[in-house]
Amino acid sequence: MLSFRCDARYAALVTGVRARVRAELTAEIKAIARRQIAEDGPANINLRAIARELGMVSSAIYRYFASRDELLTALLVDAYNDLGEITERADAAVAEVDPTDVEGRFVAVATAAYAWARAEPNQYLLLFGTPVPGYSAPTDTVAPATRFTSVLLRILDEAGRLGARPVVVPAVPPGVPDDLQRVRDLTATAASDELMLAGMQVWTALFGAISFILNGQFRNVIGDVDAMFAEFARMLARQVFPHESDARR
Amino acid sequence: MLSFRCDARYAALVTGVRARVRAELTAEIKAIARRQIAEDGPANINLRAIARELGMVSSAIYRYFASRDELLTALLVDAYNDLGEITERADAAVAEVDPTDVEGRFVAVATAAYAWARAEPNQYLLLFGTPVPGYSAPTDTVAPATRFTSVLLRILDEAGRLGARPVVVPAVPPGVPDDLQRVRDLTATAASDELMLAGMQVWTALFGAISFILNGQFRNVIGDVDAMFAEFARMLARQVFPHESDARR
DNA sequence: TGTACATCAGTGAACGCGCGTTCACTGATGTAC
DNA sequence: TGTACATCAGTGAACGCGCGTTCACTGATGTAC
Repeated sequence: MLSFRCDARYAALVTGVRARVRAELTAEIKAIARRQIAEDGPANINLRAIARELGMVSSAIYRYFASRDELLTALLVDAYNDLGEITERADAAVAEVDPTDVEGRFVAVATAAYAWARAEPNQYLLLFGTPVPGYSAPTDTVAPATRFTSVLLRILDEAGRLGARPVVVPAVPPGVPDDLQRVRDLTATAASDELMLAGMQVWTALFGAISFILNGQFRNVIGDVDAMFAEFARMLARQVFPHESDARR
Repeated sequence: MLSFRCDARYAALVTGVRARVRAELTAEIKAIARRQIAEDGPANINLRAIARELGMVSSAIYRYFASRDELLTALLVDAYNDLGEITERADAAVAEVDPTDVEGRFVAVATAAYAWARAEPNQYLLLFGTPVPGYSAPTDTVAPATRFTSVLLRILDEAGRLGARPVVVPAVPPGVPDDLQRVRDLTATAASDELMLAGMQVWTALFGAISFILNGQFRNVIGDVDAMFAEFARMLARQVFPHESDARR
């Protein structure tokens, strides 16, 4: 199965054979679990089937993951990190050229998130689909989950610095400002309440669109959903980060 | 269990005892199934548990539903009809007073949909959550599914008649106009391409917000999610149906 | 009004299936001196 | 460089569990004459 230099001592010097085989098998288990999620949903990960596919006995899986839930957690963390990394990169690519191009940065991030969701619908639905009944994510997942949101918040932060105001200015409900302040403190950003609330609205809109498309709500209605999404992303960007010429309310 | 006049012949004259008991038990089965969905997700409807709870033997359920999938379908149809009816009524209540108050109508419909989703998260997620793996909805569900969408399309139709244009005017991608024309033909409405595309964007935004709130994505972030949603609904309405004073792009 | 027959709800046993997890074990791989 | 011991991966059997669905049946409810 593995084909590195077959001198155990030599390999051990590099990383340790066991460690390498272990890492590889762990990755393989996760890969099969991901495929299962794609086929039957996150609630139906099947440890015995994974073992079968790897040609091992079912109990052997427990050398790698202490339980089904622990495997699920590992998949969640991976997915959050993948999405985080991909969107961080998309943002950085635009920001490198012009950090003040907040519309461009938002569209780049939205497009990257969409592309990832289309390529890995199983991963996306693991994060943003209906939660798995009886499973509650441990705190290990909090940090990776924050990565993606931080990308958006940094764009909002920059927009605030540029004095942007959303096209439809939200009337911030009482109580909410305290919540927003907490978010600002945690993420070291400084966008206005109006901008943040509009940002959150657009954030939910973005994922609403992706989820609807992934769940097939547009089947038999819209043919080219990719083109539709691209236009949605542009509209959303304009709603929070209007051009100079736009009136506000 | 039932307590009507115990003269079978008399009851038969009213509706037929059997028919009435049957209707009642069918409803009870569905009610228990709905509760199961709320607890364990739509994939985990458990016929044996339903039978147990009703004090019957598991096979007796098959007198009422030919299979698990048929029960699921019945629940889907019910949920679509509930949402359809509730939003139709919300729209009618405003339209009765002033049919041209498209913003008011939209907000009323959005609020009604949200209230329903909060009261019956299980029903909502059955319709808009991750689809049940291995289950594909039969054509019986298409008609009830259309009711809610029709409500929105009628509002868009009225807005078109009033000459409304969305704040951020979408650039309709090639190919999409044909799709939109098909929708117009099917629903006997006449809104412009721009208005319909903006309407669809807002539609996905609406459900994105509801789903995020229901799935707890705002837990530990926003305290008063109801207030937040109310403001989101107002913003969305303004985005498609801007006031006279708003600039367009 | 009474009788004969048809319909239907619910029973109980069974089929075939597969799951997550535990446990005592064997044998190979790595480590310390 | 070689030996003794510790660590670890994988085995195989078992536990306890519950599911959806089928089928031949009993007995009660409804119907036609």
